[in-house]
Amino acid sequence: MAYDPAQIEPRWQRYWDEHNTFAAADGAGKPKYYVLDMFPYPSGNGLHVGHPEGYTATDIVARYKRMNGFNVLHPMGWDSFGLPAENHAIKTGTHPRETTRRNIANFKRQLKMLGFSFDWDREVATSEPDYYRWTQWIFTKLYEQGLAYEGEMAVNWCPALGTVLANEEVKDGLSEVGGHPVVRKPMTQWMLRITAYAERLLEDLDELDWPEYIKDLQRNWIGRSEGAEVDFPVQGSERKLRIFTTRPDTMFGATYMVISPEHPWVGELTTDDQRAAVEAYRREAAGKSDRDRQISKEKTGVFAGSYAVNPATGAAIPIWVADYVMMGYGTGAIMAVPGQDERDWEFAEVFDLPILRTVQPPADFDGKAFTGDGPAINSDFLDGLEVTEAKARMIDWLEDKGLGERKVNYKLRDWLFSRQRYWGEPFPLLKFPDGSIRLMGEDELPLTLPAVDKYEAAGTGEGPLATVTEWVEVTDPVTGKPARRETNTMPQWAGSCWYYLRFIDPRNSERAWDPEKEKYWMPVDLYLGGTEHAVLHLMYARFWHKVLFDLGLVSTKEPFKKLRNQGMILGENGDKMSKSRGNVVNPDDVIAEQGADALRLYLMFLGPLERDKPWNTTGIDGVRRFLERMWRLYCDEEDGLSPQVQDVAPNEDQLRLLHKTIHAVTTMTEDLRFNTAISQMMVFVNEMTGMEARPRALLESFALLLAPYAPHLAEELWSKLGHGETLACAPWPAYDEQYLVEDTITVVVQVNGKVRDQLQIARDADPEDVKAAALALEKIGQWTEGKTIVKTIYVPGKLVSVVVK
RNA sequence: GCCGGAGUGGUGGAAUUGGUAGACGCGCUGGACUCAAAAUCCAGUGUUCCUCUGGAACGUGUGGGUUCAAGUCCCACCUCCGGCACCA
Repeated sequence: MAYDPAQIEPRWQRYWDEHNTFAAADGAGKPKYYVLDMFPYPSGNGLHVGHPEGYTATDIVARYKRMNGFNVLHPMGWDSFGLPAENHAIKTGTHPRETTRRNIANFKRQLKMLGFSFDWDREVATSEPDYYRWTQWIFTKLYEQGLAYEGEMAVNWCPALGTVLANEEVKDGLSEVGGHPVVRKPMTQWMLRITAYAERLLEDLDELDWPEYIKDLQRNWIGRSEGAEVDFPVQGSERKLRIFTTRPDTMFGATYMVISPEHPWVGELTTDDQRAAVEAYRREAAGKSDRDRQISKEKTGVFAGSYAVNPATGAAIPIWVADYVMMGYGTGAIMAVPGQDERDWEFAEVFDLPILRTVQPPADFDGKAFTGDGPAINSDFLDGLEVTEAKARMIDWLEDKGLGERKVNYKLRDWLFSRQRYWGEPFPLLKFPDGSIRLMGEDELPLTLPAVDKYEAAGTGEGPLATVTEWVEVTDPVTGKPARRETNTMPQWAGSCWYYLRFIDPRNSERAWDPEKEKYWMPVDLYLGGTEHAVLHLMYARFWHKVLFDLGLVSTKEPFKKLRNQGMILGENGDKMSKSRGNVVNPDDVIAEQGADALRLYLMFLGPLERDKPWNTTGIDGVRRFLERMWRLYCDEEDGLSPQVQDVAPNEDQLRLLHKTIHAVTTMTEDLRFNTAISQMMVFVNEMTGMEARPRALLESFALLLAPYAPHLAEELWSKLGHGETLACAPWPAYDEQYLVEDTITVVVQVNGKVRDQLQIARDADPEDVKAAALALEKIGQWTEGKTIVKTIYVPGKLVSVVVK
């Protein structure tokens, strides 16, 4: 019989389903291993081949760990609140719940066809009330901790999407989803105080086994900088203008000040003769979108008319209003030090303001502002000190005189947590006319979404829920008072902030999760997903987790111990796969043609997991051929085993081949180097194909090695070898060191670094003998003849290097 | 501009402790089987050159350097990708 995945694969999938092969038992007296994929948004397009790449990788690990005696938790679920279903509802009137459930069914069908060993009993969907009930509950915990607040501030408003967005969702002044322009608009919104955790989010990165560049992205995003806050007295006023600087050492060179156009003191620092100009400038700045501000970096600004006193020099320096200073960072005001700051230098040049160097640039320096290290000059008591020391001395001086203090600032802002959407978690609270708020109790949750007539935004900057009066305006059953519900909903990130905890105890109707189970399963041992979540999801989830940790609700500081990113599968032309480019590969088609095992194997064989890799249709033929060769290694033309499979003792060469293969596949699987593990399996099959007798014991071990990679074929071969049970928990083969080292080794012989000949030696040959033997070689003699041998180096087991002159 | 990552045959990629560069796959060439084709199997396949059953030179983005030995380490660049970007 020929290899026929269409016949084999569905049969084993049914077997796994019926036997509940992959259900994770809590406890079970075994060491645990929690391997998690970033769960998908179930879009209407279904899977593309990029999805199964990551899922195959984690599935290999899950299956491998099971065979190594671990109790494995490998769940899958749905990040099912989100924009596409809502947009679809706007167009067609179909409730997003229906669209979502239909899409989930399709995704699940596709995932099952790939033979992933998910524990489907633990499936969750963030948009189902018995899930989001607990998302709402966690929100109440955040609120109780003072970490959720409502405030009016300039937020990222995206008119095209009809909603506000978090800083993290805006790229180059455009929405990350759809690429629509985003403007700053003052609105009252819910915020989460992630900034309270900035330091810990930064610090705890160090102990995580994550790709260094992901950690860097987060460090960068948190943007910690050390410096000082200093008060500059305003002339003719009691006011002191507070600034933040990372360069207190340059204060003697502060020749003017700049405040942001949004600074609350703009009005009062503006003199009457400058008022018209300042007001005009302010209006102009307010009208600019973020994108406008970023595109043009030409310095603009206007003199406010008033002066402040530089506390270091006692000199009066002018106060300017300019949009190169942001209200959202530091204090929204700076001391401008053109001599040591490029932006200040540029501004000073445009407006002809004085420039004073306070750090001595090197003699060959021909630039403008000098931001490097050097001795302080023109700086009184700091003169001669290098930057680091000068900073410290200056801060001491400021603190001593009560003029300022040491200060750490972060770029990280609080997380904008409300969206003007229908398809998201409603906020679990009631607002009373007096402005007070009552959080809903655990027993009142979930607060479910009401039915609506239309899904469009209300058009008032409010979400669709605002139009459902009977839902919004209620009488509070607890206090009897009239109350309003919040009409915004939570962002999609909310549900994904804690889903890994719900997987631990997904059907618990009494609490979000059982603490005993949490202690057993957490943390996630391996978390795999795309880079696109480097800051957003991963930072938000870490934040919630730390809050839950502080509340004693989880037992680990960090949720994800080890993180890896899979690369993107690109189209055959090397472009990103997308519908509009017409280069999307549909897994359904590939499975129908080549089988799930071939697809899995090919996705892993393409290249290193974390790299972007182009899909190649002829490439998958190669792995399919490999599977067919393997089939022929075990099976005959009819329905049985090949007559070459015999109960004979393996010979020395076969044992070496087997143990080399076990060793390679084991270490490479541990290191997630699946592409090279597969190539080693190919070597095994190629070599075995040439052998007359194929000892059964060898083929048994090899079927087990194959199991995590091509589980359907492995199960089929295993059962053909006479096993009545699944190999899902069969023990992983062990390798024997004695077969990994050869008795006779080939060493190469180099003369002046060039390979000239080879030499067979015994593994434990004496180094001096090896050198002598190398020098005695005829070819080596040709290269050393007439020259002086300077030295001879022997690298045991590798090579002999002869140096001649 | 700043911070990461990457550049290896025709092609996807190996070589993860400085020690035979190109494993494995694709493609291509030749052969076997066949009436023929497909499939399969076998052999070959970095480039150039030579006195061609062999041998030499060159070769991992570029230019230098360290070393007996460099894809791997150091210095200076180039190109591509990702992130951040007037953050004081």
